[in-house]
Order: sequence, then C-alpha cells, then structure tokens
Amino acid sequence: MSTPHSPNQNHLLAALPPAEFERVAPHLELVPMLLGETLYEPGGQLRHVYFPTTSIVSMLYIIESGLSAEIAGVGNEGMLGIALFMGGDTTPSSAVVQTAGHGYRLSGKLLKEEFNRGGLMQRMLLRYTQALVTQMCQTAVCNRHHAIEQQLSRWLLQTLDRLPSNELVMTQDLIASALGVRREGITEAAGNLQRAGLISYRRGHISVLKRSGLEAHACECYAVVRKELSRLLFDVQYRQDTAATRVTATHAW
Amino acid sequence: MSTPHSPNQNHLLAALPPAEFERVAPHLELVPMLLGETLYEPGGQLRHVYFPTTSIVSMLYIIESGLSAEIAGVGNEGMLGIALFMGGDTTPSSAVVQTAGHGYRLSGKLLKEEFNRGGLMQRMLLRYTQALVTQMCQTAVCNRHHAIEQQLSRWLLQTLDRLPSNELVMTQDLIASALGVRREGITEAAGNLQRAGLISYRRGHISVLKRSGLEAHACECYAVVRKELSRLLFDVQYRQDTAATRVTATHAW
DNA sequence: GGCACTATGTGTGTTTGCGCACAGACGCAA
DNA sequence: TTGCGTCTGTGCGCAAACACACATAGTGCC
Repeated sequence: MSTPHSPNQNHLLAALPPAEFERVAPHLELVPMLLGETLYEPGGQLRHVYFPTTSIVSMLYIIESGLSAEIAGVGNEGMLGIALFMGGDTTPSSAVVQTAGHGYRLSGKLLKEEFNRGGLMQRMLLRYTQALVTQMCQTAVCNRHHAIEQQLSRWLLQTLDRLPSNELVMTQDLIASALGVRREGITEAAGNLQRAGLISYRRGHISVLKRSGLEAHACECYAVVRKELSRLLFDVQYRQDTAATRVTATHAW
Repeated sequence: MSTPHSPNQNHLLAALPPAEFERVAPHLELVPMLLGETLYEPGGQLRHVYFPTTSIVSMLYIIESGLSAEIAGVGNEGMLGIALFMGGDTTPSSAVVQTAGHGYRLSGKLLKEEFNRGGLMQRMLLRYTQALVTQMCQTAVCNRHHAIEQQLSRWLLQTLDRLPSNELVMTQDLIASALGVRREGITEAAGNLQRAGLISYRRGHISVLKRSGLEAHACECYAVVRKELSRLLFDVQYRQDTAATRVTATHAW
C-alpha cells in the first residue's frame, strides 16, 4: 500500500479528545494484519487491543464439532479486546483476520489505565461495546430466522462498509465459514445475486455492482446494526484536527 | 409467597460491598413481575434497572416478520438495563417476564451515578455484562448449529439454575417462542426427553427428573455460559453479612 | 357437571440446508 | 505451455425444521 498510515483511519481513535489521544498515541504500534492470522485464541490472555484501519477481523466462536460462526465483525469503526476493560481479561471467542490490512496495537495495560480514568475514552469504549452487542444479538436472530441469501447480502454490505472500494478479496469458502454454513450454500446464494446483477465475482474477488439492490435483498439486520452503531457513536466528541474531520466526513454518520 | 423478600436474593446486589449497598438500598423498590409483562420495549427509554430475585426475564429480539428469538435470560444472577450504564440509554431488544416472581427496581439515574463513581459496583456490572455477552454469543452459535432437542435441554437447565425447585411453570408455546422455533418442534423434542425419563410434564408444568441426563443431552453451550459466569463473578467482593453468605452458598460457584 | 378455553399430540407435505461426490475452471509457477 | 492446486459449479439423496390442519386432553369457571 502506498497510502500513508494514520491512527485517524480508525474511527474510535479519531474520535478521542486531544488530551486522551496524546497520551496513548506514542504507544500505538502500527502492525500488519495477515489474512487468517489469529489475534485471540479462545480463553487466551489478551495482551493487546487492536484498532483496525484497513483490515477486518472476525470474532468467531468455534464449537466442539469444529463448526464455527462469526458473531461480529470489526473494522475501522471499532476495536478488538473489549474483554480487557470489561474486566474479564479473556473471552471464549476467537479473533481471526478476515481481510488483510493494517491496524494499531496498544498494550492492554495502557488501555485499562486509560479506561479507568473514567473520561471520554471510557464513555466511547462503552458505547462502542453496546454497538457491538447489538451486532452480536442481531447475528443470533439472523442465524435463527433468515435465509442464507439474505445473510450473505447482509454480510457483504457490512464488509463493504469497512472497505474503501467496492471489491472484496474473499473466497466462498471463507464466507461460508464466517456465516457458519456450507460452501455450496454460498455458491448457490452468490450465484443468485450474480444472476440478479447485484454482484460479480471471479475466483476470490467479489465486486458489488448494485449496492442498493443488495440492501433490498438483505434482511433488516443490516440496517438495525448500522443504525445503532451510528446512534451510539454519533455524539462522541471529535477532535478538531483535519485528519479526524476528513476521516469521519467520509461516512454518512 | 410466604418467603420474606430480600435484595440479597439477587446475586449482584448481594455481592455489593457495604458502602455501596447502603447507598442504593433505600432506593431499591420491591416489585412483582407478572408473567408476560414487558419491562422494556425495543427503542424505548430505560427508566429503571431491574434485579430479579424470584423471577426470570427474557431478553429477546423481535424481527419484522413477527418472529422472535431469545438472546439471553436473566434471573437472580443478574440484572436488566445494561444499556443505561453502557451509555446507550436504550436497546433494540425487548425484555419480557418469562417466569413470574419478584425483583428489585432501581432508578436508572441512581444506577448511573453509582456506576460513574468507578468503584466496585462499576467493576461488578461490567463483569456481569461480559458474562451476558458470552451468553448472547453462545446463543448465536447455538442457533446456527445445534438441534432443537439440544437447545431445549440447554434452555431448561439455564432456567432451572434460576429457580429454587426442579419444576418450571411453562407452556411449550412459551418455550417455542423463546427459542424461536415452532411449538410442534418443542412438543416433539420434549416428548423425546420425557420418553428418555429426563423430564415429565403436564399442561404447563415441567419437572426435571434427571438433571445429569439433561446435561448430557444439552449442547456444550450450557456449560460454556455457566462456567464463564462463574469465572467472571467468582472473585467479586462479597459483603460479610449472613444473608449474602447464605445466598451465595447455595450455588456451586 | 358441563362448557369453553387452551395446551398438547400427531399427521402430511414442503422447504431449506446438509453431506458427499465429482467435474470443470481459473491462476500461478515451473 | 504444461501442470498442479485451489476455487467454483452442480447433482444427487437425506434430515431437520417448517406450515398447516386437526384430534385429543387437561383446567378452570360458571
């Protein structure tokens, strides 16, 4: 990537008030996040939190039979490692990089200290956590009641929201294991979407052609989650430097 | 009920250190919670938080088609109204009384004040929230991968853990809408469990005969959630009065 | 006791998604 | 170019859960 990296590419970091940002900034560590890399193992001690910028990470549960399901995705709108400030220090979920890119890493110790100051950072992290909880709940309901094709549409839209272009690098196999369904199920659903002219793909590359059509195809879950995220993070206080303004302005929140 | 009521019947309240308990105790209001009563409407402003003692409340999502799914249950181990201290003030979920009983109500304003002091109350509420999140995630995975019969077993066990006896007052219809499946599906699954000698029931009353058998029948989700709750709330500081000791001692945490 | 209401049992047919098997097709690398 | 590995398309049969319909059996109420 030739694009210069900046913590402001992550919405949460960009939203921190100056004093709080200055305190953590020197400790933010830019790290590449490779496709398939495991950030957290279930039950493992969380040493760092991650603020994705150009990467996307799946939080997923893996059950005894080996099957898995994504319970939430995290991109530049959020962070990973919530269990740290929630006090649990670990979670039963895994975190796996779903789209390669970069992110900023911060030591868990520092984050906790900052959280415990009880300032805007705390307020923001808690509100983000609530948005994440909404996403998890909606996923639970979606798993129960919606068809694969609707879920695929939702998932594509959610992924798209975290990327700069309308193309995602993603095999059907990966999508299937994220949604917790068979690969063939995705082949069929994606085939329908392609025939409807909404997407097009070739071997690991999916392009979204008609976003609006995809929205119409998706279940309500997409809109609910997006709206709730927007509501919860809209009124957090934004830093007044140009970078933050630029980043946040690119989104319709 | 002839049993005397006490805030200590709720594990979270019982775990508060004396100073914090004394501050909120005068404002705790004992309220009856009637079967089917709606505590929170989706999107509605949360005025109070609830600490169930003998009642059980379902947090559920209702989708456009009218179908619903429980995403978590809350009994005397927890509380309702998390969105208040998370900063959202409202959630897209409903909260409906699933087993009639009592609980203590506290004004949202007071709870927020106490939370913002940053003391043990905050620590405890956040840890409980993480346990609740675990429950929600596990529900999401369970919805995806486990059969109705396993889910029913899990649900019965979770409900049982929140009740003093081994009998639950519950129609198949209610269970079905909690699990988000058809009533006939529950009839069939419950029939199997009954034939296996694990439960017995008659018109709205289910008795668990062999708890261990039910545990063997249930999916892993039950154990994961229970273990995580235990881990997260084990080391919270308990008040040293007899009531708290009694209440906490009745559970194998 | 009789009645109405509601809970439960059961049957049939349909749909969705799964499991497995395999064929083709694309893309990278030698 | 050739070849191999991986990704994608497709065609079965099968099982789980759904939708709908209706029969039967408790329970409470008058």
